[in-house]
Amino acid sequence: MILQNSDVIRDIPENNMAMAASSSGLYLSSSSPSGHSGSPVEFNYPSSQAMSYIHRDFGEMKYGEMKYGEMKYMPTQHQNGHGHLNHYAHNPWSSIPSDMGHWGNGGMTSHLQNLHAEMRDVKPGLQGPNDLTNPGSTLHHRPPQHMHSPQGWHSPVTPSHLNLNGNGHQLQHPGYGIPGMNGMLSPAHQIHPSLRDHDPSDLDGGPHTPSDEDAPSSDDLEVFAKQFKQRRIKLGFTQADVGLALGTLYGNVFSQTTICRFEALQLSFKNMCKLKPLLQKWLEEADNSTGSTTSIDKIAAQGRKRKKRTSIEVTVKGALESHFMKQPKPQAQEISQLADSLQLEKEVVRVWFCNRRQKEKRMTPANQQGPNGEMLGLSDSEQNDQSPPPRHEMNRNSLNSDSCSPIHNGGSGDGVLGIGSMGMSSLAALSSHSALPPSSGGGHIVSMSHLHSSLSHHHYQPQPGH
DNA sequence: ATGCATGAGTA
DNA sequence: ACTCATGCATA
Repeated sequence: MILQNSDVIRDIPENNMAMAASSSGLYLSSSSPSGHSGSPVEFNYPSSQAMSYIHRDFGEMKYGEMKYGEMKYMPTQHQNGHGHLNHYAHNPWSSIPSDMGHWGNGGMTSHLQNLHAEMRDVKPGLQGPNDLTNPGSTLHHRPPQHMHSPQGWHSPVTPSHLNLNGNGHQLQHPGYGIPGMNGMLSPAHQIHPSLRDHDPSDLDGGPHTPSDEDAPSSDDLEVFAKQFKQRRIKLGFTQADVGLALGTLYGNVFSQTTICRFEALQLSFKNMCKLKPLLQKWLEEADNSTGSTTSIDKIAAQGRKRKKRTSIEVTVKGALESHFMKQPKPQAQEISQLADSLQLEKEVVRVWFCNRRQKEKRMTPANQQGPNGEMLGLSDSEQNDQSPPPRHEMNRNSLNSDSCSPIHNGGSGDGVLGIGSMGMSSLAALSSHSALPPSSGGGHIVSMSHLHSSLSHHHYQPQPGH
């Protein structure tokens, strides 16, 4: 069974504390656990005050029950009318548009970069009173000295970046920042201009230098990510700072999580491509603006009613892993059964599988496709049996219909470890921290994963919640 | 740094 | 109902 943290209050992270206090409550407050006492999961919904939620009709959310239905909210501004095109493969790591032979310099670039930069996800948060007069906090970037990155505050961003009519383009063209605002504040200690980015794009000696606008190759991304992180640190910015700065510069705010994942190459190829230009631009700005600029903060905040995070016990997790190996994509019924046997909510189990699949895609190329690009095995719903030979190097897996990237091939063994048939669960865990040989020569798959070195966690203990 | 979660978009 | 991008909350 799962344990949950039931007490709402204690969960509030420090960074949110401030916000919570000043602005309308964030996540705490009414912690009334929903009525369903049976379920182990408890929710703490934010006080409705201050937030404007709209009930949506969840046409799709027909999970087992609509228990959350009433609690869900919809960002007031969520308009995605835009049509963005990401028609091609969804997960580039695994699948690449057929037109692009390989990431290297496929023609995907243009598409990738521009794809809806406008983010569909409205950044939540709370909407703080505009007057957060906390000057210090206003700055996005703080020198390392006193930093702890608060998040959410400042003037709400107008949903401008969402549908800016007038300048909506900006979002899409990260290439330039918004004139009026400059998100960079130089850290106390300035940086020297030498930081300018450059991109070692080199590979392949292609005709052009990829870098900013072109489709970066996996190697480019890998290199860039490392350099980015390095500079970012030298500049004294935290991942959170960068995320906020991006919001200032481009209207798209990103969380510390996203920046972290970018640096660790834990995003999909497409996503990496989308963010790279933004981060690159940020780096440039950072260099230039060594002096000072005011930043305008924008961050809209709205609250998001979030279900309390369920903590799954290790044993249960093990069971889930086992099932995952056998059947990564269980049907609703199976999910129900499993949920039942594990005493978890069905929704929790469903989400677990979704996340697990997503995770695997990043880290394991589940299946490789033949040199030709034809996917082997799995179209999507089938690959059930047994664990696909895990390879680690995160990348491309191809499960999507499109797939195909010729990348990797089988031949060169990209650094595959001999994991062969080991259980994924353990492998997966390991792989994430693995130190894989960096780009192995042959295939150039993205061999990224070795970046992080911490092997700190691996499993956490469930909390004694109930 | 990462587990669990949300939601837009898609099939 | 899934994928994918993203993030809160947490280890």
